[in-house]
Amino acid sequence: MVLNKKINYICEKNMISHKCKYAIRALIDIAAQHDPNKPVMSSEIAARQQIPKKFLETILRDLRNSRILHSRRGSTGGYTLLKPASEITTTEIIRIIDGPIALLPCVSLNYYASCEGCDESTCQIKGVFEQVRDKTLGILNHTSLADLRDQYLKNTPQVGD
Amino acid sequence: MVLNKKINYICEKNMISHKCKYAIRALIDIAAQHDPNKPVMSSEIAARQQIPKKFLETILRDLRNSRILHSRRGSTGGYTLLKPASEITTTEIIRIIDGPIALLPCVSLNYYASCEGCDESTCQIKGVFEQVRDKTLGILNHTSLADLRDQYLKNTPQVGD
DNA sequence: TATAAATCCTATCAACTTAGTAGGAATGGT
DNA sequence: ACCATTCCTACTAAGTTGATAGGATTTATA
Repeated sequence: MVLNKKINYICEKNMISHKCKYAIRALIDIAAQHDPNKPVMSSEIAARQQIPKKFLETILRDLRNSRILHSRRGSTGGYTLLKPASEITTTEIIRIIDGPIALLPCVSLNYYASCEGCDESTCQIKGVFEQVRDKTLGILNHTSLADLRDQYLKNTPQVGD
Repeated sequence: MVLNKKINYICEKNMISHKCKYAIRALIDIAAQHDPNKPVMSSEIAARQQIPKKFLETILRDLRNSRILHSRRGSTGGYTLLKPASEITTTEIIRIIDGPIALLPCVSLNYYASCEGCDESTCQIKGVFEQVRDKTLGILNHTSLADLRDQYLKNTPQVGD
């Protein structure tokens, strides 16, 4: 990346968004809850995971609208997983929050679009990006929220209650 | 990706930029030239590859500043590769134009930054994105400009001269 | 039934990035 | 001298990101 203006600039281009990282961390936090029936409040998640509270609310709403989470209002409200953590893939989360996994529109499975100005039947660069997509999906599809949670619990021992 | 405003929106988030696609196509065009000593003019590339001329100029300049291309001014001017096409990797091109390959700052080899709000030593999501990075680099490092050019020449037969 | 606490919703915002364009200066061959 | 080319700085409109503001709605409980 050619930086002609700033130096020591933190470049996060093409990376997953902060929002997406927050979403993954929030879901891990919920999945790490002992009792799967006890809803987790957004304020708890915000405090534990260091996520801006108001921003987190919009993220949790997206995840609820996409049928990953269930929510309950009121004083005993909060969020619970709508399906087992082992059935929620990293792919799914990224697709909901950030969108495409592929690096080119014309090789995207869920967000396909033709690359204008390029004849797809003779496209020179399609092949290599199809390979990248397949390898990436291979990993992300096989990494479930349960896997991420187990990693989390291994590294940060929970206090008993 | 949660779209609450627009529908049928073409989402290219996290994908490589148009600029990067233009850069790759321009380099393939130059690499496909019969005589490696005859410079290729930006106007030719722009016409053949359907790239906005002025925009292409800034891209070629970036590639020259990054020592991928050599340029010559004047009426017989143009651009030539500074090293063999087989020694220019897709990784290199993407890094110059778009920057990082990795999906998380904390697993980037060339654009490392710590993810604020996340303890890296106990990070839950680092592992999976390290795997994605390695698989992606495995493919992009082994796909040279020569490979892309050969694909191009196979699909679009050149007129003899 | 009031109240406190939680989710839910719409709107707004500053900073930044993207995909260019404008206008011309510098250079080199004829 | 002329012309074609690269080279350079600056500018712009549109979109995205990472939030925050302010309150409406819902639910358990005193």
